[in-house]
Amino acid sequence: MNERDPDRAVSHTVRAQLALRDLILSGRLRPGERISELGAVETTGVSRTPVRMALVRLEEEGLLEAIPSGGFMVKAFTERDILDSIELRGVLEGLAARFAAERGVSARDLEPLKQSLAELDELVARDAVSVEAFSAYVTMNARFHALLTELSRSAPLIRQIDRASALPFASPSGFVMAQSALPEAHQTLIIAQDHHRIVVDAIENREGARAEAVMREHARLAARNLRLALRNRTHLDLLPALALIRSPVSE
Amino acid sequence: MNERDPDRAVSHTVRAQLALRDLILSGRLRPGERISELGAVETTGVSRTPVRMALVRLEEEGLLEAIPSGGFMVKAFTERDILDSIELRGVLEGLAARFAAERGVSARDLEPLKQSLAELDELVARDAVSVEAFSAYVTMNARFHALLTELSRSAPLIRQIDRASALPFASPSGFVMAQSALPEAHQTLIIAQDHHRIVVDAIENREGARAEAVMREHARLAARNLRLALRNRTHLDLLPALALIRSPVSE
DNA sequence: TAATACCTTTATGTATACAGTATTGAATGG
DNA sequence: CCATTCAATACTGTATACATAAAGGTATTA
Repeated sequence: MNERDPDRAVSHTVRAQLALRDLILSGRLRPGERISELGAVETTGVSRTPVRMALVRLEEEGLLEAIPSGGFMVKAFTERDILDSIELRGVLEGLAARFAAERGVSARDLEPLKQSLAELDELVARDAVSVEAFSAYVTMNARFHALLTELSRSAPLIRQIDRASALPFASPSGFVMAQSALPEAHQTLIIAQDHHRIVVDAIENREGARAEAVMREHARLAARNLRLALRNRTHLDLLPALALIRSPVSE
Repeated sequence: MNERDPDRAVSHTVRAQLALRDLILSGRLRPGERISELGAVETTGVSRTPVRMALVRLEEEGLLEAIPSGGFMVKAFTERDILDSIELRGVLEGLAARFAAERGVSARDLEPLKQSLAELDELVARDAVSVEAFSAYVTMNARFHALLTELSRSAPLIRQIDRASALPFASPSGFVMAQSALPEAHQTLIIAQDHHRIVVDAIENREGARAEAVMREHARLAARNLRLALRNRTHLDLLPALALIRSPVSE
């Protein structure tokens, strides 16, 4: 029987994909663990066909790995993988910033980014170090990065960045969570916010190289802080994606 | 009935994916054209289930686009999309080259790349401008780029580059085809070969920035030549991926 | 003649049945 | 007690059947 429930307009396939992704990212499915189709059918409530589609999509997303003999397992990542993903993301966003700067952005199109910057400024100025404040910053920060990516007006690049962000630790949210996982979290946010300000200024003044460089530095800051956080075992609960690391923390 | 044919060890899904991809890249399926599942079942000879899996994978690959009302169509690209994809590829390969240089490559690991370089040198020295010679160069060139990517020893980056290469015009073969699609093709190959030589040297001497810069320049060369080839309408038959461009050639 | 409504047909999303293979467990032999 | 082999079970890959929605064509009316 097909979907008649008016509550949910999304397809069974999408529902299954969302449910399974949440299961993986929340850590309830451990890295290396095999995902049974039948089990997924039980947890998601849909039949095997949409479950299979969801599994294929999650594999392409990078969260699952195909087992040669058949089926899929939760992909495991090393610490190196995660740091590389962050740097990769920085390179891609650097290109997006450069494209935006080189190709020119109208004042009208730049407005949303500036407003996002202002809202982030306000959050940082509040000097709140609560988990809720960080959570708000994470959301706003992700929006800033998304807006910046859009300004590149390059469909292939936007697509690639979206794909690179499938791994949560490589997303802007991951950046901030890593940053917040430090006693000096607030100082880090101030520096990150400075990067944001510089990239907006560079885009406005059509300084492509500067825009690209600062986005790369932005990612390096996040990578460095994540490394420190992993070493110091501080606030790791803020980084749910850490569930994906193969061995608990060590290299 | 399951696959019993000993001739083919690949699954029905993979067979369907290969067949459909070939159909798209060869231009027999035009951009924007809707792909009927039933039609795909007839052309591929497998049932709807593996056809559907193949369609999902091709969508993730970037060759297909989901239709809101259901089903898939062949994705169409603008000339700008293609040029951006080439630059994007250059940025990614630049990062790979930098990783290889910064992290160090043993003489033993560098050997295959050097040999590939030598083989390419030989082909260029022959000064043959036949289609067969170009075809051989394309194959060797793709191998060189694949080896270079591997030397980064970064699983996330390698994965991303593989994904970015799904679009044939963004692949190393596409680079060379764009280069060869010019009257001055041989001169272009000489320059490209110089880039190859420099990147190997930079990796060997651990000059990360230099390695990255030359790979970016390498992609810019390809992009510039493709633009010229499109303007001059020269040797476009050497670029099969052009079938993916939305309007015949113009921007 | 054109527009609209209804019906027919087709195609997609979903569910399930079937075939074959891999994996696991137990039992037997060394 | 451990290893090896065989059998049973479970799971994946594939095929097909079913339900619903969309699209196209035809007929009827203005």
